[in-house]
Amino acid sequence: MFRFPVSLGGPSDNLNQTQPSDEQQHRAVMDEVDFFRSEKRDDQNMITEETHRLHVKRENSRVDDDDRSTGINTGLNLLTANTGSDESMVDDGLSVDMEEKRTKCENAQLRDELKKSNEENQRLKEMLSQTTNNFNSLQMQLVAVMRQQEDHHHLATTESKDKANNRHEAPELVPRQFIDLGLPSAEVLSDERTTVRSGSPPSVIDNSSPRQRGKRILEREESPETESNGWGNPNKVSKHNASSSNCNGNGNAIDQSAAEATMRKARVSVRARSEAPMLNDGCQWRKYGQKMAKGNPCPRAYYRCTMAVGCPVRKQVQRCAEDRSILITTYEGNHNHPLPPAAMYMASTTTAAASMLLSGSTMSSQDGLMNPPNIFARTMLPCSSSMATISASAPFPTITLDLTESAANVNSPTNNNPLMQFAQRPGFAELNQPGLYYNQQQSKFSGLQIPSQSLNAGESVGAATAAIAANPNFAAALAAAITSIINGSNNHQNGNSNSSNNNVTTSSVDRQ
DNA sequence: CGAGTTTGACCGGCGC
DNA sequence: GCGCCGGTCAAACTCG
Repeated sequence: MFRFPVSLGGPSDNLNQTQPSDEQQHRAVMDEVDFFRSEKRDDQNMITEETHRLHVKRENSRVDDDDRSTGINTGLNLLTANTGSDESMVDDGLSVDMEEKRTKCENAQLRDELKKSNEENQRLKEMLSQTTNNFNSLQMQLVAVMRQQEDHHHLATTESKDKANNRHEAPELVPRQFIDLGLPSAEVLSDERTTVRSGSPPSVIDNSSPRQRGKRILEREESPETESNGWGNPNKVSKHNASSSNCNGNGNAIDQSAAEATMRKARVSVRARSEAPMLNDGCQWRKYGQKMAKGNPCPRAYYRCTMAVGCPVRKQVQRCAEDRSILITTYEGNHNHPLPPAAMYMASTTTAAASMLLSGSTMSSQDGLMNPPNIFARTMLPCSSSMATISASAPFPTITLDLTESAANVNSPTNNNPLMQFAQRPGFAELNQPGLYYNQQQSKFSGLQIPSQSLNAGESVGAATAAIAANPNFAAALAAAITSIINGSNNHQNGNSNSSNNNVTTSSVDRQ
């Protein structure tokens, strides 16, 4: 009987969703017109102002309704006036009927207010969702730019170093090559070519046989789907990018694919206690393989996202060998399609974590905590402190969000990050205190503190974006990050130039 | 019958 | 060069 407006298509959609009586309709039209006239005046205002204006509007509506009810009473006093209108016919009724009418009017008014509140909520959710999307895309671009500048810097430093040391520095080329493997981009290729030109031994430049490499490249390029298979060794990605760049020489495409490959390489591992075989993260997955991993009696399952054709996102699901109640889900890649709200939250979280990881991986160990990109990233990651582990030993840059520790603080006022609350949703089962560790350099960073509120699946996106937007550090961190890139990139690079070898701390060189 | 799962085979990287 | 291991493929199978 009572219908809540659920359309996302804007308030105008809701005009046809209810069929009120003539009186209600009249009142609804009055309110709608009044509301949107008010809205149009301040169309570009901030959300909070809109909300406030909505509140003010309600007060005005009540005043209007009171005036109207006064008018009805006035009509009562004009019983002698037989106008023949509908309203006068109503006014001819008994006082009891008038009370009923008034009650109906009030109900209708409340419904209108509720409806408009819901409309406003939907609009706000939509705006927040859009803001989230914009934020994520901006974040991706930011990471890509940062990596591009980092690679430019590597190119400059390695070229100068090669010229200075000529051919006596062959051993240093090995770590640099690993740097390149970890950071596939157009500049990486330039670096490789530069290295060859500088007279380095070919065996150092290309450890694997070119014939084999070319064969692998061809095999990977034959299938459009395998092109996006960044799950494997990072060498594949790098070499694949190398081949594609040599073939087409399209700089923009290279940058995009490089950034994409870079993002795809990063893994975000989520540890959570769950009896379910797989976490309910809102996405649709198709299992494409299962293997027995060494050192773990539990099989590892491989899934790929099936919400869109060609979506590169994959995940591994495996139970912890030590504690089989812990489910380890490892995500890789970014969705290339719209996500439902329930899935968007997890995707946003993993994307933010991956961005944090990637931006942090380009930094030296010394400034890892203080550099703006890391501040930016840690601010984006909606986790409290001591909740994520950046793995230095893993073959891929991996950040682990550990949701498995003691649940003592889950409901405490200080532990309100949306990821934890997401983890309390069905599928995440029992949940314990988060532990976010920045193990790589033994340094910790703090995350967001989110206003306490309970979440359900439908509110996850709104809560996450609200959490990000509401954080007072967010704007400052974002400004710092952007300012760092625009104005302070030299400083950042200079800081890294003193420890260029440290730039690989997070990624592949740690395998050595 | 189509979509999803299972499972053995295959491939490539890596260490010895 | 060989074997191990992780990741993927694809045919067979299951299920709704």
